[in-house]
Amino acid sequence: MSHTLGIRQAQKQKTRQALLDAALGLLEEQSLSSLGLREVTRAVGVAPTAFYRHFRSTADLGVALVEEALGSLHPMIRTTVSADGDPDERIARAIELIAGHVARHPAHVRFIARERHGGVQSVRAAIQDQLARFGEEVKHELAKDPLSGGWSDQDLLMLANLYVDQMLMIASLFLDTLDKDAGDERQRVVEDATRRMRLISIGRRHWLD
Amino acid sequence: MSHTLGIRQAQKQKTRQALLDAALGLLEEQSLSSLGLREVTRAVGVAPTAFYRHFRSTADLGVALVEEALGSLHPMIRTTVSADGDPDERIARAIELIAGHVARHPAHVRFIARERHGGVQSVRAAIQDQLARFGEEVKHELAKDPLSGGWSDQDLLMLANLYVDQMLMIASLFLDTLDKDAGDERQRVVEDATRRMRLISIGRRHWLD
DNA sequence: TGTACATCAGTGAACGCGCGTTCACTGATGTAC
DNA sequence: TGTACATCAGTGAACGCGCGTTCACTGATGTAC
Repeated sequence: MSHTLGIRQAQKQKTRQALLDAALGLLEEQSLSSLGLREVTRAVGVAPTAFYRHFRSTADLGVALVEEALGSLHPMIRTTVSADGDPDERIARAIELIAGHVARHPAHVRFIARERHGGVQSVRAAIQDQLARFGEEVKHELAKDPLSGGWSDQDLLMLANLYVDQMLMIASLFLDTLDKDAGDERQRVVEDATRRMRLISIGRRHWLD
Repeated sequence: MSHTLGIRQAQKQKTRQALLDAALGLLEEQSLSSLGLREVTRAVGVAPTAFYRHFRSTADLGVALVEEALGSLHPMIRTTVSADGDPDERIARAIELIAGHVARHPAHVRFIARERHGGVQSVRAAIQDQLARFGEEVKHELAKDPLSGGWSDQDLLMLANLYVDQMLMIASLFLDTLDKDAGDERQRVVEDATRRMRLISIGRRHWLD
């Protein structure tokens, strides 16, 4: 055995994660700018002052949540954009992937959708920053596709960001279909999302006509 | 002279509008879910209790702001979507219209972008509702276009909502170019927005291929 | 037009409450020898 | 392995403050005759 992190550090990380989890839960029904430090510690079961051992402020905690929420997306992106098969298959698979991610991490998706244009500057900046990285990543994947032959860098980046925005849009539509018992609405979202992606895909194929 | 509204009602409306204006100003730097009633009345210069003569709560005030912010958009929509000229001219004109609206009503645009996915349920619902109306309106305009021959109702609605979402997206990009002295970023936004609209326009033209 | 009464937008005092932040502390964990 | 000291995550009391809401009020505006 070499370096098992130590009991103290392990416990600290556990508390930190509990604070993040509790905050994420509370943020399903409010915005970060109204989230109270005492609310979060109360939900975890620690003293209010313990908060300061981990974060300077709730805004600081928010920035940490951005990393957590968007970090898990990077592996997914590759698969979403670069899957092979005919266009319609690719679209269907991408939408399934989005739906699955929303089902597994609804609170993360809600948090990003909410705070992307939210009232806390540092968190907004962190999200814009991560989304810009996503855009670059998607652009890099798109560039590999034969369909992208002859495309300028700016055009590729535009398409990449358009995809990123649409994914977020579609994800937030799926969010509203989670609590309801109705698979009806879910099906409508799938169909609408498919149409959107198809239109973009068509525009892409004829971009250089 | 017949029905000049009365001094009392006129004064009441004036105060109500002052509350709305003050709230909108305060919301540039925070979310509705953290906006305090006392903050608003303090900004206006009336007693906190005066608030209740006009709104039940800040959420209620938020719903009123939705009407104010999105009401002014209806006239603009017609022009944006149904303008004539070749596709590139139409796109350029639409983007100019959006940029102009953002420059004239930045706080309204910020409010809608922020609260669309924000933490106050009733306001979110009011915005979704208005945006759905917009979608229907745009769809109605699109239906008049010869390009829409052979399109299903669902396809038209998809395209309409895609346009609405893009307009909001583009509007919020313009927002960030207002305070800065840099027209550089502004120009990049115009170019990016133009590319997006062009891709959608191309997808639209080849939808039935 | 003038008078008497009704309405009601805005007031100001008072309330109980939860907030963020400070501070000195405790006691388990870590480290040096 | 055992001992002595250092570290530091979490505590709990205390603070001043602004919050939303209640209530009885005032006095200008509106209305009926």
